[in-house]
Amino acid sequence: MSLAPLFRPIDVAPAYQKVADAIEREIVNGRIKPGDPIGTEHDLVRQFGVNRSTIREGIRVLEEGGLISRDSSRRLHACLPRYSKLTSRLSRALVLHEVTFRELYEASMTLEVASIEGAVERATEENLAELADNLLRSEAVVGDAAALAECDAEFHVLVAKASQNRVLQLAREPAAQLFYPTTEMIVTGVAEGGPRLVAAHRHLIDAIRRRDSEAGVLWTRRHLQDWRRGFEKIASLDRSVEHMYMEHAQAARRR
Amino acid sequence: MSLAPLFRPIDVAPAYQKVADAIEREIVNGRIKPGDPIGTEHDLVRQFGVNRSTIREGIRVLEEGGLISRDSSRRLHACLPRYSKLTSRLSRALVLHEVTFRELYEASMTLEVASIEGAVERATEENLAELADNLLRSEAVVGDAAALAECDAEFHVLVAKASQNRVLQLAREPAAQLFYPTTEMIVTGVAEGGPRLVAAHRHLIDAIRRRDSEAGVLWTRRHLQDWRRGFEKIASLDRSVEHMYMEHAQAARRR
DNA sequence: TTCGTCCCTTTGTCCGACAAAGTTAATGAC
DNA sequence: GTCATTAACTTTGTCGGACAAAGGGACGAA
Repeated sequence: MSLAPLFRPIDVAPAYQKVADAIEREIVNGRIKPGDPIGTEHDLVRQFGVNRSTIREGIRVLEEGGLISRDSSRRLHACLPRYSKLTSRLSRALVLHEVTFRELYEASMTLEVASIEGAVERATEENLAELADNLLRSEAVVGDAAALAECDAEFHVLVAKASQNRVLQLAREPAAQLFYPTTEMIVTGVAEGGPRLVAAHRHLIDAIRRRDSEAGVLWTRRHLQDWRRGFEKIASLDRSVEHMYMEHAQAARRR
Repeated sequence: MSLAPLFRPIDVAPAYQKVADAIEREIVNGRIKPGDPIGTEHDLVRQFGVNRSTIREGIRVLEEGGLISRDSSRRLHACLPRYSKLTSRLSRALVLHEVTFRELYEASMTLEVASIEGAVERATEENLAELADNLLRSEAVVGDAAALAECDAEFHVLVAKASQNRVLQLAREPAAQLFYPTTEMIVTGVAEGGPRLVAAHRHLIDAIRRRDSEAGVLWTRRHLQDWRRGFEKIASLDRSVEHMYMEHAQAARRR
């Protein structure tokens, strides 16, 4: 028979990890608020009683997690993790897991429909203004595939924002980051692509303004189906997301 | 007038960042495959021609991003980023952004319904076996709130897995990580909670087996509404997610 | 073969150092 | 007194070297 568990496993995390955990705890607990300065590396050396190299390794961990960052003068301060930074990690993971466009399409269909429903229900005047502004800019660049694709991506971010649901905003982001880069290829390849895209956006804004949920859902579906039809002219939906999208995401992250 | 752009901005990233980027590129490009060993720190010192401290900072960045990890003997190797590790970062972000339970509830409603629809359509026998096994274990611990809550969380992970859609699996995870810890409180507080939860799971498995999408969606809705009713007996849906959940997530991450 | 021992490698941590860039304070001009 | 300039100090990024602890491998003994 086995002995009764007298001892709990002891915590033997390396020092840099303990440093990172300690700072993380303070931030998550709210004792350090977003924007608050963390000390200099030398301060932390004194407080934790470990070497500066060790502190620096801990800092890298937190920095990568988006919990702290350095301002223009490279001083450390806590910050609210930006979704886009975190979700680019997830997009990368999806690429490495070789997910297919079919998976992206299906998930996006769900997430974008949910976004528009939320937006129809709760969009503010400010949200509508942002969307209208985006539409104007889209119409101006309807001939430029790259610029239009960027506008399209922003449009859907704005719709999600208008849903006032940050969980949804965050959940749709990894898929969107992989999904929308293809838009450029499609708009380039399909003659009617650009105008149809802008028309769909117009109908979506209209639906939000009229609080017409059915129309919103309908046009979101059509919009995505347009994407799908365009994509299938180029490649199979069952192809896995390619590494080229990763490069796109990398460039975006650095921006 | 301004001069024509003769020069592109030069890349002045710190060395540790360049090291991390270089290794990341190789992994994402597929030249280093998951499981492949990265060299020792000393190897990397030689290859990159920088100091070991610099290499180590770069390694911390990649490690935190889930792209590389150390095996039992602490040697470095590339790996497929685990969703759960990455999404715990997102959960943390949601806590810091002080999202409300209403947002979690609404998003989860969408995501779990999509999961069950996928599962009904595409679940394999193996998926069903896993779900059945989970149900058995749930029934065995129906009186133990903590154990039951854990089973519930696993159940929904398995449903998402059965949908065969990894994008969906990933998208639902951050919300689920914050959502399901409350299950324990609810099962404890509401007398009928445990049995109702297990009954819902039974109906869901049944719906998947019979490929009955409507029943699946119906019972998912009921299941979530049960959660909501239980939760509202304890607190307002508009309360922001508390820091206590963060601690829960931290403990889980360390496991 | 299996076990234990010795040696080498690797990691985690420490110390001290320095150049570059930023910050602060003091200085001088108006 | 205000503003610009310079000098002194601080902080970061990087480097070199060092050492203890733990792991892995080779070697020989039972």
